[in-house]
Amino acid sequence: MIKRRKNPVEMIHTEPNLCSTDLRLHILHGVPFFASLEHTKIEEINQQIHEKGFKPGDYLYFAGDPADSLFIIAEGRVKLLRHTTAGKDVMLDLLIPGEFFGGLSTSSSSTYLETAQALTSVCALSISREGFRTILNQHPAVGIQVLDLVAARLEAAHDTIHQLSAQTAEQRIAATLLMLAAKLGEPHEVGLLIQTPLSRDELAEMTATTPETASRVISQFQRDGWIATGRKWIALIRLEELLQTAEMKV
Amino acid sequence: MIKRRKNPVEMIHTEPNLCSTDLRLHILHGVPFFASLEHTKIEEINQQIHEKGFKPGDYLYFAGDPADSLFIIAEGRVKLLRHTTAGKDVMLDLLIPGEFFGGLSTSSSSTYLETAQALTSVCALSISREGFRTILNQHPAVGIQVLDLVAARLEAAHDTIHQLSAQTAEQRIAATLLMLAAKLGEPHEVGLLIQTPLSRDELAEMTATTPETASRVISQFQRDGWIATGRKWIALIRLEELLQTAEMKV
DNA sequence: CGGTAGTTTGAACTACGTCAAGGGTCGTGG
DNA sequence: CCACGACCCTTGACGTAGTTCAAACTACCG
Repeated sequence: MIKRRKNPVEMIHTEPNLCSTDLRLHILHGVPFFASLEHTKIEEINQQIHEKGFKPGDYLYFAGDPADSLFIIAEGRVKLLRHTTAGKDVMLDLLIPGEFFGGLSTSSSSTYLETAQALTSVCALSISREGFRTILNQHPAVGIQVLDLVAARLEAAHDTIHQLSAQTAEQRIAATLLMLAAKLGEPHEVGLLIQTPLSRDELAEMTATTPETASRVISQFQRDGWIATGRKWIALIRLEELLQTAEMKV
Repeated sequence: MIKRRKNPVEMIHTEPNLCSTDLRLHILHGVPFFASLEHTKIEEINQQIHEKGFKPGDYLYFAGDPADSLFIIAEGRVKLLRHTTAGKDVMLDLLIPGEFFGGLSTSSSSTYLETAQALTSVCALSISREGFRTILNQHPAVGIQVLDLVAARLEAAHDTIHQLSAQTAEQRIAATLLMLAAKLGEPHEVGLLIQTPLSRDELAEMTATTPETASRVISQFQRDGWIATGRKWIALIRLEELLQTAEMKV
């Protein structure tokens, strides 16, 4: 059996007041939907933006809070989730720097429908709903970019629904690992490392199963030599086999 | 036991070439995201629109086809679905007049990711992706409307994921019936009638279960006097109890 | 080096899927 | 208008993937 190793996931250390103006501008330029704007315009937008740091496990907001801000991640990982009466959470998305979330539309609900929680130290930029609306009104190209991004997320959500409807826990877990690797994967001596802390519990929240079942499947994958894993980390080794397992339609 | 009745769902008879110019303009005015435009502008847009009729069971397009058009329903019901290798379909949405679907964004996949099938006779309006892009560029307000609608669908998809992850088949079916009634419900002597033909098979496709399980749950609801049902129709009687059943979160 | 949080594994249980047979409803054609 | 056939729905019996409960084990942190 493969010997377990120390956690290779790189820690993200974000001090409370890290986001320097330079970093903020850098992030804003990098954000897909502001990319089309001129530098001066972005500096103007920068004036409307607030920043805030969070520690791992901190909640950025809870479902039901008044949805007055749109967030953009500058650094760290954030998960979007819903709570269940039974206390079991459902993870809907895992976001990385450059991605946005929170109060997007004016017309829809005035409270957040999901909870946002930091998985690592996080630096988040935020802008008021109204401020964001103003930008959308002044820059149609930004609106189209945002539309495309939201449409892509809708497709991803439909993928998930499809998986939950038609696939086994093993298939969903394999598919989720591949998806995570595509988004967060970093080459590493132990394999293609999923660069975020991720417990069996959280993997279960993503795949609509229990921590026990996630553990059993992960253990089997490890026994097969398809992955390397440890406490809160997973690295993929045999992508081909995982794909084969997940496949029967993503 | 409640005696079963003849199908009270009103047939939609759409002749191949039904969409008169008047009806088209009427629909276009009614469509939420064109509502903000002036009449002359809508007539201009009307020039770019093609119409097509479909019979029940017809496919408007298949997943994998080149996604060159955006559709708007003028009349009828359309279901969006994905196919499974096992031949079991997964229904992702059920659309009514005024709703749009198809090739929405330019940046995302150039082929349709879902299949669209007519549940009834359907009259659909279509516009090319490029044509729609042009409208978006010229009318920022339209883009924002569309963004809000897509964001609302994303929320709905997240609701579904939540349900599939955390609820029993009975709860999901109760929730789905209530959702359908909110969208398609019409007061009727037999109860709040879900105004579309819907088989146990299709209900199963919507709730990630099998026709047999859907039938068992529906039969139980009927025995309890919560609904009235028959071949391809369902009417709700005791909303309160259904809500109670579904509840434990959406 | 001890404690906490995360992980693994086993054994019993259950909601649901599968397979199969029978019955009701509707449309069509005589 | 009736009768036949196709399609849809129902119900039962059985199998199983996955949950639940519980206990032991291990990585990591202070």
